[in-house]
Amino acid sequence: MQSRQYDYRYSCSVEATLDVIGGRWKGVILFHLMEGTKRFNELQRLVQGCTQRMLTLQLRELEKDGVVKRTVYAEVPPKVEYSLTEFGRSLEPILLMMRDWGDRYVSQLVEQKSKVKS
Amino acid sequence: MQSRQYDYRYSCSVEATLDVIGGRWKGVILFHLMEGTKRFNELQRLVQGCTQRMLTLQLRELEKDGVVKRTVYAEVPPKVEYSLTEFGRSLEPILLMMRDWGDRYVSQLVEQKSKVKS
DNA sequence: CAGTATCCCACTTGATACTG
DNA sequence: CAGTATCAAGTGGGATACTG
Repeated sequence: MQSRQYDYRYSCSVEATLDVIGGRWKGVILFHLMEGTKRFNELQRLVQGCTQRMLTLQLRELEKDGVVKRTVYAEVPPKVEYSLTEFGRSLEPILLMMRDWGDRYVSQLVEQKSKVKS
Repeated sequence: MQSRQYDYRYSCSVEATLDVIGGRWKGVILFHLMEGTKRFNELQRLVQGCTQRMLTLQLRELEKDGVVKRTVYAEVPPKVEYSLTEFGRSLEPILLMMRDWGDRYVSQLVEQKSKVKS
């Protein structure tokens, strides 16, 4: 879910938020960045199933949208750190609620599944 | 963003939530359903830019995920009402926070735009 | 009124290989 | 270590027309 153009008119601002956090891996990335600064490799280990390429792409979009900060250290081997910007940190309460709701949703799925089985 | 299979293992439950509300029009649909029960036509007017086909598809997925209830009245002409299930209403705080955050995000975009112009 | 049915394309995502 | 480059594939979404 790449963000739409600047002249795009959101009919509803919920839409705008989903533009920022609704990408395939963005929620998970942001969630892990809440813990603190992470290096590229750390994120790749944390965000399971996400390819290197997708991780790069999604991080770039999050950076463009102003919620993630990318810091490059001029070292060899290269070191790049990702963290939430201050604006990005304002997403924290939303992410936490999404985690809690997701937990309940998954439990419900498991329940349904066991009912079908029995 | 159609929900993944039951045997899918979410590495993070934020992902599960986004599976449910992260579709192209789902956030907006849910947001309008928070106000109360709506008929199909009402929703189509409210969710601007969404085609009839997409509205149907997204509503069916929301129904399958247990957050929206579809009630058909045996009348001519047909009458179908959509509302949040009790479980769906548990998304309300998230949707409200997403609306507020989206507002701030959009304001920021407008600011940036005006800076570039001047 | 509240949908289906087709057709089709763009964009997102993935797999794999390569590099400063 | 932290990426690009390239190619291929899947699918989400749009346009349009039709219907119980």
